[in-house]
Amino acid sequence: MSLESTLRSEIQKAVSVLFNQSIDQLQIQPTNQEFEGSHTLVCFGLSKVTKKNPEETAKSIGEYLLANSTRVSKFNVVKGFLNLTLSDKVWFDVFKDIQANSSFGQLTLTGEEIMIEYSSPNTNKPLHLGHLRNNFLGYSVSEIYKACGYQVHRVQIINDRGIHICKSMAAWKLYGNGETPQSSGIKGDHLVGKYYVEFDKRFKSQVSEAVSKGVGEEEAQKQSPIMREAVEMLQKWEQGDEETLKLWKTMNGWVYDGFNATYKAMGVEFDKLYYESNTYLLGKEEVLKGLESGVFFKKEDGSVWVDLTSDGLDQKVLLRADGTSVYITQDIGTAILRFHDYPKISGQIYTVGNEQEYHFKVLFLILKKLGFKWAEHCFHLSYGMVDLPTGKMKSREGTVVDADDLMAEMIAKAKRQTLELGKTDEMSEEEATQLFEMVGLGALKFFLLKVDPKKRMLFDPNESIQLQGFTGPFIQYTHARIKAIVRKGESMNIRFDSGDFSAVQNLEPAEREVLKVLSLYENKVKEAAREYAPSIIANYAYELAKEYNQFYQNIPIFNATDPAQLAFRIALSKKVADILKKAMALLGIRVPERM
RNA sequence: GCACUCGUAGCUCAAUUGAAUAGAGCAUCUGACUACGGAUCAGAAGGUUCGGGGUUUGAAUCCCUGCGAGUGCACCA
Repeated sequence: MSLESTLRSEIQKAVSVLFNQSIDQLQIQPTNQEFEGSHTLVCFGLSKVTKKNPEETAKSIGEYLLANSTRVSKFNVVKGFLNLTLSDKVWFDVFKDIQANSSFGQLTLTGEEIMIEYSSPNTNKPLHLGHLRNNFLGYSVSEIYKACGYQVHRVQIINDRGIHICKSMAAWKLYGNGETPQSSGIKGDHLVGKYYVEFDKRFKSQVSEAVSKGVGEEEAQKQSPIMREAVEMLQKWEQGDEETLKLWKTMNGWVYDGFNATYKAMGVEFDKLYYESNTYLLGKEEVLKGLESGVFFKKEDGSVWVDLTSDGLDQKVLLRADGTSVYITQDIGTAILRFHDYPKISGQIYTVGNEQEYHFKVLFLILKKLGFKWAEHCFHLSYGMVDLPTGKMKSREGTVVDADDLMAEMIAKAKRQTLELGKTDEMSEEEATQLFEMVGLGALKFFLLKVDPKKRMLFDPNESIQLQGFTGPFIQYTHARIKAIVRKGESMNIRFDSGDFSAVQNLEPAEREVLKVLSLYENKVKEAAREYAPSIIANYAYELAKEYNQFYQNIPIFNATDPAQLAFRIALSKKVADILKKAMALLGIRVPERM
């Protein structure tokens, strides 16, 4: 039983003895730094039950606990707040439990399976900063769910078909002169992206030229030769034209090679990939089934719709008059296919930007109307956009922050700073290279994950990401420094893994604070899963590192004269390093042994 | 026009989901290694939580309203 629930039941007993009342809603919160104690019972709500004012209620409960609980060693009352101080023995026991539990932080298996989708890019341009937030979030949430005892399946849907890729194909065909990643030395996804930009440029100039000759804007767009090429390619693609399919496969292949390199650099993985080119027809079938069963309806022109007005939404088209699919059609098919592929999953998490909130509301409602019970367990992990100081990233205005570039820059920055601090003097080249990567990417990931996913956030390219303060490297540094202590302890043959510290007389306040934070870890992991918020883990890891650093600075560990105390301090340090490592792993961030 | 989201220190973010004097980092200023690693620590300064009403013992948090910002409302994806 956790410390808090033990306290809770003791307080409940106190209330029943003192006031002859039973109560199950108790408000316990961590005590503010400025007051003495670790746990605080908020007594305002209680006074209705006790028929006494909050202050008197707090006082009598405090007195009861002091007399009857072996855990409470002191208390004080401020207004309606009962601040409890627990005995050192309680804290030693907490530590003992953590020590004894070799898988602390890994909750017991639930037997449940869950699917999480993230990344899901288009195949016509390279990944950018927004994808970084998406991937880091999705990956982190999947790790958090694993820690909570779920079996997790990580997937993405790759939007590999449609007019967007045909645009890149058309531009390459007309102006590419056979350029390939090999011939140009350009990474595949960037090369295809180059032709997507080329398309846009040519298209615009063709339109404006036609307009200057007196053609109407809309007509000029339709007439644009390059647009006509792209549209024709799309039609050919759908008809299965061999040459078009060949080009499509080739260019998508370039993109996948590029993406894979980027994913590898990011440190994210997937268990299964879904391709829209394989799933878009499934959606159509499902819609036709739904039409038959009367869930959907057909308009005179032949288009198929769903009516969501009774749910406060609008009508939504699902199949065009010509029978072809729209965006949401393939999402219906993909969702059903996934539950078919993984019959044991209880639900799905979709990591997709908040601009698609309406889309997912509609999607889940449709699935529910089609009679899929699991639709209720589909969740849109909706995250805010990453904005630049100038506003939203826009590829047309060249304000997109490229994922590959940004990662490379961060690693370069980490390298510069590390060399400047002379940290690599005793490292092999390989260890140093790994370190630069760990620190650079750690800073980037932490920067993107420490903010509540729901909120939009700002990234200023001119003010590159810090390596000091509330950052990934701060936590990595704390970890590395503890590891130095552990190494020293080991070299002195100090036994600190026994788990028995009963010989230690008492705790320093700084040690108690560290233990307090340490004891919160598993609850934070649960909370992060419940809220789909890696930011909770990031904030926790920072708090733990900060608390530890205060301890480190105030108490010279190896000055301890009592051998038991020395062993305890090393053990405590080691456990902090352990948890920091685990917490950072939940964020997809590695921590070094030295830095 | 309708719907949703957001507005907290100069800047970037927190605030246990309604509790105590609203907390961190960066930037600014002042201090700390003959001890275990200074990518650290201690301290100062910085706030009408966008404005105005209301509910409550208690509001950054809930309700109403005004202002400001963003997003969505395609037979695009």
